[in-house]
Amino acid sequence: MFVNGVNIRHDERVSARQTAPRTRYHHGDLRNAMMEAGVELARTGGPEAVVLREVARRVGVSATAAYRHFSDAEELLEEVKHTALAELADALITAVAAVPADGDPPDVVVARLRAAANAYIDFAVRNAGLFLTAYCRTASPDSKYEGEPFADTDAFRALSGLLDQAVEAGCISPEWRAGADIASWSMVHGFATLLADGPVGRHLSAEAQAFAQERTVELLLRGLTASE
Amino acid sequence: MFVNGVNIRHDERVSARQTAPRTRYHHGDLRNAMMEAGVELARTGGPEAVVLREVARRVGVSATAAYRHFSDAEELLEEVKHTALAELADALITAVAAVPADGDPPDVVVARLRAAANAYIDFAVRNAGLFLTAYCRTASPDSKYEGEPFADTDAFRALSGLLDQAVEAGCISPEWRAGADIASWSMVHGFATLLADGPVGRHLSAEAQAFAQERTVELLLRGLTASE
DNA sequence: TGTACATCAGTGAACGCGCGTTCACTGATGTAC
DNA sequence: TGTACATCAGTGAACGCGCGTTCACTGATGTAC
Repeated sequence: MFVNGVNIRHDERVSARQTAPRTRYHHGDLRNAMMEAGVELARTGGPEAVVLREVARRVGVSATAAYRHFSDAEELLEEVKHTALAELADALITAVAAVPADGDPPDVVVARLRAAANAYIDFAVRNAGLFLTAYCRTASPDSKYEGEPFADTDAFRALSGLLDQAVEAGCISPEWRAGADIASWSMVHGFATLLADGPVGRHLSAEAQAFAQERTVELLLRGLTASE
Repeated sequence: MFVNGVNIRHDERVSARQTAPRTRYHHGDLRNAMMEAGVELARTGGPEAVVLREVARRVGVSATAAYRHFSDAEELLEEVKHTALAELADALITAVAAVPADGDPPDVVVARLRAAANAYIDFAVRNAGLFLTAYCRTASPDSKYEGEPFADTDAFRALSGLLDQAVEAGCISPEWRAGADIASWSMVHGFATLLADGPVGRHLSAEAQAFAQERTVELLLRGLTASE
């Protein structure tokens, strides 16, 4: 099948879910279009599904066109990864914001932590590939994101803020605040990983997964708020 | 360079660290030799480094020879993955066994849990690629390991046993025993992942990593043994 | 307002790469007699 | 003990694959005059 002189196979057009076949020779927004296609590939297939040629095919453009907007395939993957991290952070922040703020401060902050933990895990389950992409190794030392410490990401900042609130509210003793961020992150990240791409997700029933999730989150909260 | 009619490039022979160039036409133990080479490739390079042709090169054999011992490349990777899981379990069990058994039962069992957690994390740091390989997706539905639930792996059984001991010793209340295994696993697995292949390992100093590790493990133990 | 032209954003053919896998083969081994 | 021969465990040339990337190119755009 030919559209505007561009050879597009039928099944690819269908899977592409592109809004409309391109009508102009110049795409107009090719960089964003490729980013979106890359993100969709990553969402289900993980980082190794973000293949420059496939992205171009989905957008209905020659593979070479990508080089007008990305220096190479690695840069495309890095941008997709960045988007994945941003989506994850969004999910987290939205979930926290949805928790009613009225009530005892300690109760509120614990509810917020619980919401954040569950949002993180839910995101990983619902967007397994994208979650993996968010943490994939890209290994280009001259990336514009290189050297950006994780502490500067929105998700980690949100978690840190929550833990600070917990200290203020008296839920966490101040001497346990240090390291509590990475420890909390580890717990939800580990469970999310085991679920999204690991043996737990492969071998446990949905109900068993839900129970394990609840127990994991509660264990974390118990550890954080343990009195003694 | 030719050895026994087999073309072997110099740098490959060096990197291969094979004990001695093969002298006989028949290798004698090719399957094991390929497994070992695969494991070494995985140890630093992760699952995608386990490449059939490279394994053959390292052993000093033609790529085709592999098909006398493995049905295909996937089977080789699966065997390597299985070995990786076994090594991880070994590290865990050895560390637990090294904990002195005399003393108050509750203290002993907590020390054992701490040792297991640290062994898991240490293994992941020291053998990052192998750790990733242990949990890589292999996705062959007709694998001989398919359907083997993680609950049957040595590492998980060791952890479960430890948690049972903890309940017996009164460290964990019985109603919190269910799910504590996956929750504990999640925590160490998450930290190990963030360290071995993630942002924590890439952006934190060694001292900061050690502190984070200690805090993570203690948070887990606090959660498990929380009184209320 | 019309036109020349520089610039920008695409094209598609082609390349080299390393991979997994197949094929027909051959050298080594061990067993039956 | 010696020999014929089936079987086993290797060889290496070759194939097709999809990938990232390069190259010389061309169509579209917009700006200067």
